[in-house]
Amino acid sequence: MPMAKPDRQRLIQRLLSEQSIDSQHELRDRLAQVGIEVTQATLSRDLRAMGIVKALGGWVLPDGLSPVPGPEAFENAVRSHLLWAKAAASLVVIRTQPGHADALAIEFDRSPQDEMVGTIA
Amino acid sequence: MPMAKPDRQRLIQRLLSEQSIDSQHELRDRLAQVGIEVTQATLSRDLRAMGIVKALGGWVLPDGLSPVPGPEAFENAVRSHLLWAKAAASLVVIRTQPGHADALAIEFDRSPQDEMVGTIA
DNA sequence: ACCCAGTTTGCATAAATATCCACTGATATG
DNA sequence: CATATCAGTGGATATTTATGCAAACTGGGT
Repeated sequence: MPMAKPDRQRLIQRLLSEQSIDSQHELRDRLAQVGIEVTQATLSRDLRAMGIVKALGGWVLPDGLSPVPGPEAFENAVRSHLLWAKAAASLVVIRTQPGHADALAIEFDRSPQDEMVGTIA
Repeated sequence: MPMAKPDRQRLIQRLLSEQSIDSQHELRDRLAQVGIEVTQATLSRDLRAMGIVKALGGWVLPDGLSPVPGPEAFENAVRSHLLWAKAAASLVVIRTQPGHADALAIEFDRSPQDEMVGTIA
């Protein structure tokens, strides 16, 4: 059973972006449902390593260093974070749920869109 | 001693934006140094009420509802959060320390600059 | 195969944060 | 004045997250 950690962290990232999980214990349970069994201690370390942080009651990815994005991640991220968007001149202003802006910005940065130059926070 | 709470929360906001504080206990001590004595329980409630959240080892203001901005707040925010900025076409891309993007964006939103249309996260 | 160094993990526990409940003081209302 | 209500708080405690340490595993190198 070689190197389960990267897989686990990928999965953690997906789970967090898809559903609302509000404790490491709960995350542990969800992972167990998919056959991955680790302790809360390990999750604490994983989350720290991934730069993930608890906010408001959910979890967010604060920086751009998350491992293995996957191509569909962008779609998911937009669907789960975006509240509304509005075009103004050459800019598009986007509002998200509080604390989710970073997570979404990361996806934008990771998946450069057509004419997009960059993101501002 | 009427209504100490708003004052306390104002002060908390200032302290957090000025220095690195990494536990509610430490915050409690700092407040005590200035003569404001409350328990950790109260700080937990204050921080939640202000929408402040722990990240990486510091604390950030995730949404725009913080009380009593003050006009000089923008300057402070920029100085404490901004890493570098770069102009591209009609956009300005700004990088901050991880997790600090929201806090800075709030200040931008609160203090509309010259030709600025809005912020994207 | 053996040993070594480094990594990853779990267990136990510490540290940090959130919450339950009761109390206080302020304001309202009879 | 007497009492009711309510926001705000602290003390005690529950819940959640982090960590010290030792054991298990990994990939060399010999």
